[in-house]
Amino acid sequence: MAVSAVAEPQSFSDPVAILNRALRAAIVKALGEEHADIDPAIRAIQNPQFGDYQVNVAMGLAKQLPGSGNPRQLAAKILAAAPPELGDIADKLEVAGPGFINIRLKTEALGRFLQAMDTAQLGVQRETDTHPIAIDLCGVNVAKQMHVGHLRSTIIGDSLARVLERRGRRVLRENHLGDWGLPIAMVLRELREKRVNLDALQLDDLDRAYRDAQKKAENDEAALEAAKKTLVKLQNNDPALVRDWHKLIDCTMRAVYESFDLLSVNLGPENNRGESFYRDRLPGVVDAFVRSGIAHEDQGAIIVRFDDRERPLIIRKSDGGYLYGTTDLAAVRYRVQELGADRVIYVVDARQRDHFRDVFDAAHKIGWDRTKDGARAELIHVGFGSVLGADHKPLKTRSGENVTLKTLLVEAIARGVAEVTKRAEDPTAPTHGLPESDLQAIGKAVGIGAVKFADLSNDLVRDYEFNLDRMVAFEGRTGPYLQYAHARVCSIFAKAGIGMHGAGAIRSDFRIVEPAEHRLALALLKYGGVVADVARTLEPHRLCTYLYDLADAYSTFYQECPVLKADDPATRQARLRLCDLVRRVLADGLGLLGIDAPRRM
RNA sequence: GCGCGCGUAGCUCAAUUGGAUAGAGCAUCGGCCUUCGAAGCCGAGGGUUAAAGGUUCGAGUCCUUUCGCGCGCGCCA
Repeated sequence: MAVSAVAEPQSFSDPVAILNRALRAAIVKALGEEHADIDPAIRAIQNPQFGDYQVNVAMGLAKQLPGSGNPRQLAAKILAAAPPELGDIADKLEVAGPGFINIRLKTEALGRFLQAMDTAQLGVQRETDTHPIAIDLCGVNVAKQMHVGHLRSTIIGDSLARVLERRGRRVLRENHLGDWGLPIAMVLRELREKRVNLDALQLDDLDRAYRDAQKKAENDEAALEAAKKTLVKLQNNDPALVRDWHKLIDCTMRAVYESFDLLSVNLGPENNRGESFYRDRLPGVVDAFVRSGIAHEDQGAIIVRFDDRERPLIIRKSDGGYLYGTTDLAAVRYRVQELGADRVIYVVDARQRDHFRDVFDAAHKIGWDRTKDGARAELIHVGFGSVLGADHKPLKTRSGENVTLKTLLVEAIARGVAEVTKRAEDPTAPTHGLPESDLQAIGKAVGIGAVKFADLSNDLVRDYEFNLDRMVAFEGRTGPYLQYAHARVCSIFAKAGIGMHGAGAIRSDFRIVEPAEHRLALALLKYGGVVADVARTLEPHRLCTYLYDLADAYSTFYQECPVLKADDPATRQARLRLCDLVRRVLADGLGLLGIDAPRRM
């Protein structure tokens, strides 16, 4: 009872769901019960002159069913069998082209769909699965400060987490810190040798030590041996060394949390579960693999072989040490079998694709991709491309060093603040006269929004050029454009003297009349479907594309359809309600990207 | 050498996973501010989707080959 009360109105807010049901019924009636599983293949139409939605099923089906006639005849047959509810919502139904069924919705039906969507859920369906989803993100190395390489993992992972949470799933953000192993030992040894006071440790000291230690490890056998000895001491819990290790981590993580704050991501100390967490589980991993016969000794090392590739996965070195693959296997086991996750998502650089293939296949061989209650867990690598500089090579400073994340974010925020401040000087601007602290906060949202939207808005697998000038130009297809669209809606309500809560009290019916309103309504109704697509495909750029289309449709509407100055009070109320829905979808969608939507900018 | 990924307008990118005339932004050119915010709107030009073949009603998308770029390949993470 309670379930249907929640689920029913939501499903009625998505025209595709209703059309889908009607067309399935039509197919069964026209062709028989055995075709109940056929997907009618309903898609939004690109070219509005054809209508709003197209049904593509007839073309494929005509070939599979001998004697069903040509695709156009089959489409006509299906259409003739359509239940009356289809006629209730559509004012145009016709067969076109090679066998499309084109549908245009009645304006009253659009109003009813919008009415159904106008709840706190905004048409987003919630998943019922109660398993948590684990997302491996950020993955910062504690021996050095964050650079651009960590930007993508952090903001993509955070956005995916928000989308999945929005769909009703419990998400475990796992910051798999690089806090263990030889590199850490090398840096610790280097710091000790230089007698750096660890209580006053600065990031610059750390970066220098990291560089020096790496250089020595390459050239100096003795230094490498010393580092290995340091590692053994650390692994044996040498008290003084463990204390230093904690100081090192504190130093880096303080800066990491500052970057999280600048980035406005939902991450903090509670998300830390680094490599060191798994250190006591590594022998058990190797033991399990050897005992099950999946791994064997080879040239002194323990390896897992696969039938379809030369490359083995090494899980223990010939000197008895473990590798990151071992840690990753321990983490899979922990996340699936102890945390109970039925989806483990690794938001990690695409260059690690081969590595994750090996790890996932090994985990599957030994059965660690099954939760305790028997559910099959999906192990997914969401690989993303590199961040490149203007020369299309990995981004570096002029002196050839990695660009630090903080430098980059501070610069983006400064640009955002400068832009907001400049515009606030105009006496007619809604931001005119705002206190300095407000302008700072808005500028931060704009600058960070620009960086995030630029990162999230293209296909993840591609490398992309980090061009701050282009990102914060704030013209065209950018984060600030979306924020601006949102702020303009807010401005209408401010001018009307209606607060954000007052907007919810508008109970006038939706009235879709003008073409711009029609287009805007269709865009709004797609929201729930797009969020579902992103949850399934783990591709945030689909949401970016959608939000831009929505803002674009709104801008046209804004230009062509006066709201406060509408011809009659009924139109004014109906348009106000449409504006309210646009505002909430924009704010909600931007929120899923981790982008703030200020009321003024 | 083997494997993986990518190649779309001058530039940066989309294309609802095989659907109708391949779409946006930037840049260029032309219109629109005494009416709700011009970070905006409306319009124009710009394409052999790297190349060739194949699959079918239909291919940027799938298959084969070639070219170009990037990345990864037993004891780092």
